[in-house]
Amino acid sequence: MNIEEKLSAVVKAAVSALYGIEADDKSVQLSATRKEFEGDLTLVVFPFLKASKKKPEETAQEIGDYLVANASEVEKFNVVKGFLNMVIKKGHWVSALNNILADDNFGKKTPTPESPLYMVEYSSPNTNKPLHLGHVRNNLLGSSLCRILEACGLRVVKTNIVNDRGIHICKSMLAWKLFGNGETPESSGKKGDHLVGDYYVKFDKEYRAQVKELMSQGQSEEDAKKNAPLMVEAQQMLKKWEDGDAEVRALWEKMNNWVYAGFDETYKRMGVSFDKIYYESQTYLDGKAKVNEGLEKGVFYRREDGSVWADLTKDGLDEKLLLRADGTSVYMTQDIGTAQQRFRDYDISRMIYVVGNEQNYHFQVLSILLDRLGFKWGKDLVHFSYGMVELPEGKMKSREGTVVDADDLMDKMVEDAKQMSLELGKLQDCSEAEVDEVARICGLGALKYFILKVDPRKNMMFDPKESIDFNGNTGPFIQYTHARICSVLRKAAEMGITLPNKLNEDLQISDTEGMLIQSLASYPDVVAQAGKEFSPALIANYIYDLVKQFNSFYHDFSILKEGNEDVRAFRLLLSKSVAKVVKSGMGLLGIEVPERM
RNA sequence: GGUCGGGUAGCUCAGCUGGAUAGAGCAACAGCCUUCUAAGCUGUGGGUCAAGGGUUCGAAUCCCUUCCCGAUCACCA
Repeated sequence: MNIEEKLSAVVKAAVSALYGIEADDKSVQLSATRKEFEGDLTLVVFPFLKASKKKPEETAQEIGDYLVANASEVEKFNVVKGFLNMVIKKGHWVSALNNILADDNFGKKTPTPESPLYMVEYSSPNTNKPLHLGHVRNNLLGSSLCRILEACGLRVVKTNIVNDRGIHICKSMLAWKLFGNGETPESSGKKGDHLVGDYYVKFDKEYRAQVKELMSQGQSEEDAKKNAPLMVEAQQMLKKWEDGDAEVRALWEKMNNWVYAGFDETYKRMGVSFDKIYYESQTYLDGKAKVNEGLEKGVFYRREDGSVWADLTKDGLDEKLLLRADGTSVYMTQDIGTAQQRFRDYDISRMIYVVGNEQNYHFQVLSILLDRLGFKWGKDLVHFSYGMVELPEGKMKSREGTVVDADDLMDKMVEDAKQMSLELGKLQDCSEAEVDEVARICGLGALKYFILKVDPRKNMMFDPKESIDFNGNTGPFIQYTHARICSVLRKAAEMGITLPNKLNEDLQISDTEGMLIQSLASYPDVVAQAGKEFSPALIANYIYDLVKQFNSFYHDFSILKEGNEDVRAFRLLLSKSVAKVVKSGMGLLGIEVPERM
């Protein structure tokens, strides 16, 4: 039980004894005291004024007296208006630090075989182009969310649905066939996903030229788009694919494999992975079957042209197409099939889709459709809807070449980190491999932190012209603090200082140190909150605050030069605990921390 | 037009289950390295929390109206 919970109980006892009311959790508002006032924890007494029928100051005074008499942790208190500021005994903070030191898994819970199973879908790329910054946000949020949920004691299956079929892939295939001259990743030295993406762009370029040409011959834009030879041929290719044409299937497999090899590299570098990957080429048939089943049961209806629809007007939505007139499936159909397979494969208690907020409507519809098809978990699916990454000129658009490529961005970040490191010259006695490793950790750390510190639900801005910072509220700032602590601990070891496992609670510590421990002690609550709200940003902002606080302490207090050995040992263990929490929290964000930089 | 988001310092973002004088970083300016890593620390300036109304002892936070921005309502995924 932490100090807030303990004191909360005593406050309830206090108002019960003093004013004869049973206070609920909501009315007991305890929070960290603002730094301009004396104290560690503050109780807001306004909610009790009705019962006390006394002035705020008087009420606070009475509750304060009760707390000092009945809560051993409370040393004294002061009252400012309706705020009761409690000073907690220093011994309590030392004891709290002892608890943190003793717990190797501090802040995290361990899932058991009985824990609920959460399946988290994220990444979900198309196989016609490389990953860009938008995918990066998705991947980082998804993988971090999985780590956080596990730290909250849940079992997690990380999954990915690869959209490996459809007209967009056929476009790349066709362009490669027509203009590729047999180019391969080996022959060109290009990463497979980039190579395939190049042909997707090539298709679009040639296609637009054809549309323009047809329009100059007098066709309407709509007709021209439909009749352009390239589009006609791509559609024929899609049809051949569905019919199982051997040649088309072979090309499809070849090019998809190029893409997968490229994705694997990018995923590995980002530090994301999956327990189970689904492919739409293997789920869309199940989806079609399920839709046809729904059609027979009268859940859906067929129009004159043969297409199949769901009527959602009773739910306040529109009508939704599920099968085209030619019987081919759409996105929604595939998602139904995928969902079915997943629940067949795993005993899922909750399904979470990490997908951008542009698809809010899609998931609203999916939830209803699954429910109507008789899947009892349909209603409870969670769409973890995150905001878009915007550029100064607006949304990223593949065709307009305004995308920020994931691989390029990571390269740039690592390069910048190396440059910075060389300029500062702190790693002069390291091998080149070590220098590169630090640059990798810091560069990726800067990128990941930059993205994860923002509230997932909000759109965020990225300006490619301005490089991501390494100072201030950034990943490297936090990593730097960790490296410094490691450095101090290394020096302590060199000096032959041995650290006790447990500190004497009579030790006199400063307010600064007490407050630092108070921050450390709140880490488990932050992790729980992040899991509840699906927000890695809460962890990022917490670590930043913690680190800022530590840096201030580090500046104002000596550690190794402290004359009193007990105090020196305390400060070393305090620093060590900060490093431990920083490493743990950054770990939940998928960010590594270096031991020197 | 319907639905759903969002608008906080010059810029990027916290704060939003109502609590004290709205916070950080970047940018600007001024200090701090013979002392544990200056990717750091300290300070200054910078705000009509989009606007108006309401609820409340108390509103950036909750409710209503208006304005602005975005997403979506595809036989794309």
